[in-house]
Amino acid sequence: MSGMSIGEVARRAGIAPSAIRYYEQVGLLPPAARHNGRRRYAAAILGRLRIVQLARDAGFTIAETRTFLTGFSAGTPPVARWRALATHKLAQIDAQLLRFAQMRQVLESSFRCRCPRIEDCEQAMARQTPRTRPAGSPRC
Amino acid sequence: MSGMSIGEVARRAGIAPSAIRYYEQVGLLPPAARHNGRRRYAAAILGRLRIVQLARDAGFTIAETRTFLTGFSAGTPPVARWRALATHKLAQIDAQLLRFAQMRQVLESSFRCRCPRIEDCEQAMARQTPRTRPAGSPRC
DNA sequence: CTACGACTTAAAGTACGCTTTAAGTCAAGC
DNA sequence: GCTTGACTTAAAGCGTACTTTAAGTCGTAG
Repeated sequence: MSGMSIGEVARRAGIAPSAIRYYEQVGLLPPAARHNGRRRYAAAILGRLRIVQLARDAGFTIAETRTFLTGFSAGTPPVARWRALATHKLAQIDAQLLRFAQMRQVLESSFRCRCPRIEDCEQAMARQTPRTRPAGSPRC
Repeated sequence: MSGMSIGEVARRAGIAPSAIRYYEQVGLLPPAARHNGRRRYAAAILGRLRIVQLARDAGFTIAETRTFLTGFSAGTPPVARWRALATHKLAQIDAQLLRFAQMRQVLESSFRCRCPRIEDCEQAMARQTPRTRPAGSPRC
């Protein structure tokens, strides 16, 4: 019998079988062909699962990932809708990249400063609050 | 009466009063002083809330944020533990930055490619799977 | 024939981060 | 005195993304 079982796919992709069934249920994966009631997968499923996992790790919701994936199906009409989503997501990703970089700064500066409370630490707050600082007694 | 009510803090910080009570409940904020049973806050709460929100937006869990914040309280002994957490989190943040950048690439390349299914798209997968590609017929 | 392991389904359970609800308290304005 | 609005509490509810459970099916090994 050709194709992989759900267990084999799960092992190769490094995710739980239950997650694969869940993805099928919510439409992230097309309903798998059944042989004697059991799911059988072609190798292409692995690429699809990699995209699903990347999207998840990048903070996409299931609904967003579904739109993203079905936007690629060759006969889907509302490609414009998909493009809008992608554009929107790009902006979100850029915002998120910024926030992560900020938190990175906060963490790094926390290694250097001697402020008793982080909310007084100018170094940590510098990129966050571009207003005039109260000029207290920071020990950064 | 000095200090702000929970409603005022919420309005200024741009978060719901219920969230502030929740933060106090789970230890992200110290128990606020009560006047006639109502919480009263000094201006410092706003800085603390900014940190809490930044941490949340950067993907920190409540537990991590609590460790992060209490690690700053001057008198807490296990600064080493806190340093370990921060180092660990920095690595996580760098990994996350990478994933976001990857998803950004996938999205951007999706605007250009003509692949019917994204898992066949070399452009999209290039940074993900550094192995030899099957050399199909990509239209990127 | 039977036992085993891997699979199937639907439904319930879980963790996180809050929000909502219910029932009550308090100070101020009429 | 009474109403109003903002507050208090504990407890329940919610959305997301799965996992776990229960009860059953299937193919192979012994």
